[in-house]
Amino acid sequence: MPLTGHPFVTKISRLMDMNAGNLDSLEAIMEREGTAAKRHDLIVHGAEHRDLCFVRSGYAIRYRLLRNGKRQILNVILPGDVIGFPVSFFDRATYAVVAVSNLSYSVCPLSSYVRLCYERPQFGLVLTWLAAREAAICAEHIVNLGRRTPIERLAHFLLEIHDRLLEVGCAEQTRFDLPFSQGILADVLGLSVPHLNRVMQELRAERLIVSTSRLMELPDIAGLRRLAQYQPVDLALIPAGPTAQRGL
Amino acid sequence: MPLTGHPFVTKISRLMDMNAGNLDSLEAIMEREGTAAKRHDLIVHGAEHRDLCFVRSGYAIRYRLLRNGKRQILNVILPGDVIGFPVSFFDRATYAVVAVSNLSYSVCPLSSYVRLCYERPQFGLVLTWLAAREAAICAEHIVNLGRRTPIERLAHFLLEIHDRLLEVGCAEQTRFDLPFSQGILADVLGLSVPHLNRVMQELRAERLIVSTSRLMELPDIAGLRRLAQYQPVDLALIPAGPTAQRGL
DNA sequence: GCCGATTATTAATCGATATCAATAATCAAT
DNA sequence: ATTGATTATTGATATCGATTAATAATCGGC
Repeated sequence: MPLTGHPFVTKISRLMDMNAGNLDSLEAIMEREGTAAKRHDLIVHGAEHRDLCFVRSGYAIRYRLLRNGKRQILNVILPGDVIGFPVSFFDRATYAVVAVSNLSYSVCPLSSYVRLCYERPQFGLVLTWLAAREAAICAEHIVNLGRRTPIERLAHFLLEIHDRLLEVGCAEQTRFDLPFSQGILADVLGLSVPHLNRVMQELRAERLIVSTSRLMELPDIAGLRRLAQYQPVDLALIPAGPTAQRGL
Repeated sequence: MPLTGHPFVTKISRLMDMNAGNLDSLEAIMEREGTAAKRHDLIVHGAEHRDLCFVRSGYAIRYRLLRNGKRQILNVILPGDVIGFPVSFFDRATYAVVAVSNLSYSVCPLSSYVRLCYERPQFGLVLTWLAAREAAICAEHIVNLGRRTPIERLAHFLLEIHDRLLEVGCAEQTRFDLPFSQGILADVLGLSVPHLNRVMQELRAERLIVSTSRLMELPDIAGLRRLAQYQPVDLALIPAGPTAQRGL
């Protein structure tokens, strides 16, 4: 299956020149296409995992279960994201991943990707750049959980999802598909479900969001950003390599 | 100044073969050595930053200030860490970094490091692996802030610091130098200073820590780990490159 | 060894948010 | 359409931890 139009390719095209050669070599290492139904476990905590799964469509969550039964969601996985980062870089998975909607993805073994990095170092750099992006998102979550009020947290998170979906062409300018239950949102934001519910109503009352079932609309993005102190992040470009790049 | 014994080299030696050639090429891109006094701003929020600073000795914190005056510390920077990850990969710094002790480091421009990655792709992979490690630590902080009780948070954080210091040979088996004031610990863990203080006393009362000024002793690491549900993470090895690596 | 500044400690109050519990609405599958 | 399961909403109560404030201890510089 060709990678043309794959949201992962859309994403990395901002960072490197995805010419025919690069696209072909990436396509060449893909082992298979996969799908998973909603609620399917993609990565089990403690299991070994050595694949990179590039999400074509659908949503998933990375999470951790604590012994007292609480769950903390570390991040949500959207189209264009890589299931298996950073899990596949560890001996055993330090958390779990489960699909929250039907999902389709392309798979390659980490070792194949690494081989590609030796041949075409740009792919290694792209991964580093994406990891930096990931780290920045993670950092925002830390600020969210540590020091922002619940309403700011929710506002910030919605803006983040919106921007990430826009980046891969999966959202409109002021609305997007939000397939996360309040149970999921609560576990992302470190809140209880009843409280999250009340906070959502606050945002609705302030006319900062309009939501019907899975559709989330942001009629006043500027206002939301002000509330959340949200600042979009722009990745810098990868410095150019040797002028005459060894053609491979 | 030679990089032999540099904690960053210690750290990446677990991941790649730091033979003379690799060591030399890394040394070659270092632009200078630097030092910073306690309280010196290393990275200013919103400024441009394009250098990688490899910490030789000393401690720093990455943090974000909110408009209500609250501060959230995203991570602490220890010997062997890279100031400038992930900041240097963005147009403008999305947070600030300040030294909390006197600090010494080696500096190279990000562009030089990238050039090195084109020549020796292993360096790019190492950066990706370190980024994955960083992401895992970040994830733990998210779990900490979102779902762990204050006492578990503190226990978890102390164990993390201890392990990270051990990794670069900067801690003993059951004790280490902890140059972080309670104000800093509170802002790492999303707590108020008075509450953090009480939580520390709890840990002392439970005989899980013994602390005098800057020296932190962990007389019962197993107990601490049980309390915090701490699991050390092991990075997998980087898959080998082409068998005959182009000698450069 | 002294002094101002920083850091640690203690205590009292108050409010935000978890918890628990019950009900309503929605969804998905037969 | 019906039904069981999931998800959303509402309300009452209890508690954890922030806030504020005051004091004690420690540190760093001269």
